[in-house]
Amino acid sequence: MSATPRPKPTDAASDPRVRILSAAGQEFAERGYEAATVRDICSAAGVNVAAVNYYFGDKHRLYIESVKHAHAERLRQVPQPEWAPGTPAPVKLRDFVGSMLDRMLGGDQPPWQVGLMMRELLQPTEACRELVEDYIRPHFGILLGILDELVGGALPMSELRRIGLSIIGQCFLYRAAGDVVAMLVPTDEIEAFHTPQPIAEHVTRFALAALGIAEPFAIPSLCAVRPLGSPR
Amino acid sequence: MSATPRPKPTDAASDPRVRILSAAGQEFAERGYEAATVRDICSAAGVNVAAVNYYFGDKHRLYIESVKHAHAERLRQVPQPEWAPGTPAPVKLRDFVGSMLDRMLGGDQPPWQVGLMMRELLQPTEACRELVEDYIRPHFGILLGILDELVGGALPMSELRRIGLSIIGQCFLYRAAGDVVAMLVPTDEIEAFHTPQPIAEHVTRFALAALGIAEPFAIPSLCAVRPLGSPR
DNA sequence: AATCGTTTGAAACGCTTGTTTAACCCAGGT
DNA sequence: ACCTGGGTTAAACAAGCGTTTCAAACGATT
Repeated sequence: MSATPRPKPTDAASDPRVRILSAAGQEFAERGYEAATVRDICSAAGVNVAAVNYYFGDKHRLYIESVKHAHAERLRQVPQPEWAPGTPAPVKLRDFVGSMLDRMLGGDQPPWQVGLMMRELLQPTEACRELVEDYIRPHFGILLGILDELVGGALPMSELRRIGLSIIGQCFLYRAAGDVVAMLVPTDEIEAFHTPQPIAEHVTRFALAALGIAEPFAIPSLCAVRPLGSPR
Repeated sequence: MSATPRPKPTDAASDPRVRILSAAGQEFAERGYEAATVRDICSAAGVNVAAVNYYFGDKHRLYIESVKHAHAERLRQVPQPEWAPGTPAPVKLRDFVGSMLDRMLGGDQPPWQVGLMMRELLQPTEACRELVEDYIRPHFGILLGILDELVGGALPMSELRRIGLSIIGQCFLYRAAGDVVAMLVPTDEIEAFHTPQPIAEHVTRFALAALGIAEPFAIPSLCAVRPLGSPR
């Protein structure tokens, strides 16, 4: 009844509301919902403990708001690339994969906004449906459009979806299980291994090769396609 | 100092120790470390609250033990497939992917053991390194071996690793972000979409096509490979 | 300057958490 | 029969949690 007394008093970052949202997002992202305490959040935001209840009602609604806030903020930070009308589809695919990896992996270290969204994907709560509808489904639609253009409409929608998920899954692994991936790579290679560009290049090439548009990784003898399961 | 009074008094499932481990694993898997309470765990295991401190010292050590227990149990449930000496590499790849997806997605619903391991992968704790060394690295090695055999040793190790991660990532997405994937697929297709076999078939075919061993998904004109970025 | 609604502050309230205590039960050895 | 010691129990413990309280401080309006 007394929540959200006024929408936005000042658009500056000194607004206690956005300070709490930002601090809450970081805390939730790295500690999880249960482990993050409102005391720590308020301490980081420089406000009193009562502020979170005053502005958001309770911890749960603060969490939902912080997820939406993080999502909107990250979308503004790394916008979706736009292409000129004549841009070839393979270039679009490479751009798409590259920007997705940039958004996921960030510059120096993974941005906390994505970490918060990851938690939602892996264990969905109420905020997840909104996240999918506003953020993920449109991006997925763009990817499907690129793929459809790439194969010239030769594949049914169900197969395009599978291929799209194959591309997303490859990128997703580096972000979601990045620490484990790093353990599987020799220590002197992990730095180059976790850089977005090489990953994007590999994923794009892998997908284009699977679609028959780029050269396959191994060329047994050029275009000598053998049936599955034939002995070598 | 009083922990682990005896290793295994009776190998039956009536041992309070394994009852606690099993209940703790399920609780940790679906609620997370912080949200899971020792009271709920002990209630599910049918023991007194003091039992967890008596047998494991504290909650944290119980968690680590339950992760190792779940790992060992799941490894016993779905062992790694073995192949006769002359088995063709593509068949091995398909078997490998299929068993990995079976292990991840399970029969009717995802097994809690894997859910617990997922949490470790996504936010590693002390138990993670052990998990990687004992469980993940050997499996990854097998996959790299299959891939190396598949391309006839034509690719360097670093590239084989990338391809291996591409395969694992595709499967990983369905398990880790399964709920979100389901939201992106029409409701009348999700049942077939989340079944392990079709996924395994797609992932295998995708990888073989990318390697140039199976037919590509789209055949623009048989073997007309165009350079990346050329307009259609 | 007085007033009123809004925002902030320190302290306290229940409640749940992980952990500990101390009594109790019950076989086995002497 | 009596101790003995590992196993189990209910009850209590201190600490930390989210949340509430209520009064003081603030800022614009009259």
